[in-house]
Amino acid sequence: MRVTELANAMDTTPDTVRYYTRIGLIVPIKSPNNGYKTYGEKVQQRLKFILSARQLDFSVEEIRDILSESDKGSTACPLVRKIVEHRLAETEKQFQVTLLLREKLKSAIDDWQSKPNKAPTGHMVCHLIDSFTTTQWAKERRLSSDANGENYESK
Amino acid sequence: MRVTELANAMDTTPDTVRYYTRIGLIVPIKSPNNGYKTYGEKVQQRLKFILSARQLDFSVEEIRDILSESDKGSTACPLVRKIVEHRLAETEKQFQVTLLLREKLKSAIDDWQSKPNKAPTGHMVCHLIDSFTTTQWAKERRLSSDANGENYESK
DNA sequence: ACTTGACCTGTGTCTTAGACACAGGCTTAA
DNA sequence: TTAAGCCTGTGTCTAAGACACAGGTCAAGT
Repeated sequence: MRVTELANAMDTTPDTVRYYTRIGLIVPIKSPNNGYKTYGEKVQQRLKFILSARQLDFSVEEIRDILSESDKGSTACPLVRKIVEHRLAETEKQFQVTLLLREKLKSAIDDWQSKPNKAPTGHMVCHLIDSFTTTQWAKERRLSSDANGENYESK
Repeated sequence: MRVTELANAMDTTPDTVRYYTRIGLIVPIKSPNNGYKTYGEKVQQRLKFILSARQLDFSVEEIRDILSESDKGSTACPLVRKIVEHRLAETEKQFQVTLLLREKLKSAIDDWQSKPNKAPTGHMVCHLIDSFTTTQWAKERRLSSDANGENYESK
């Protein structure tokens, strides 16, 4: 299997396969006549795992840790569990951030239904944002300080 | 005002101020004796706008467009409105993605309550993920193809 | 055998929005 | 004047690939 072939088979892009190869997550053998990279069956299984883990938003570095654990012959499952839980916490955080941002944007649009497109008065770029920030900042500070009560230190 | 002073006044970091300076969003004058960058009152207003727009997740490039429009003397408001709406759409998309990811992670954890930490059987790295992906992929495909019914082409 | 065109390959560079490192300059108290 | 301690500008680094590009390869046609 060559790069594009493998990529198609696993429903990803050649660039992704090349990237994982470049950073050493998967190791091909070089065809001696063309110098092309050739991937075997075991690499395909490995790539499948990598892509699945990426679906769960594991970082490539986390995946590298898991694989090296597995390559040593020991179960990677405890590590995987730990990472999944960490991922879930991160996702929750991200979820809150996105939620807050959505509120901000919606409220901005709502506020602006009434206001016209005034010309800039010299010291402000666009009153739509200028007014938004002054009224909104305080509110947002309150919300965000309520939200992030905890700190996840993963080191 | 020098870098750190301005950063503190606007509740941001010196690195951020340096960055905006580096890419030309804000333009200081060089103190002729030390060569230090010095920022005036108007720059402070400008920086306030930039930080506000960043709060709304405007990209730096979008902000650059807005500012250059404003610098030409015309209202940036229509542009701002357009970007806000685009941002909101992007945020909705991101929201759905995060939601889906959260479901995936939670269901992974739930599924694993029963299963043990088996040793790898050679062709799989961790059955926790291996089993998850095979059962989960189809479900997720259905969900995501339901979700992203539209394509936002902003170019 | 040769050539054409299409596809494929490896490598290098680019992306975001700053964070971090670092050698040196400035300032101020002694 | 000197020492300590900020401060400065510049250069490099980040994640996860996407993109560009010069050249190689392959199958079909001549």
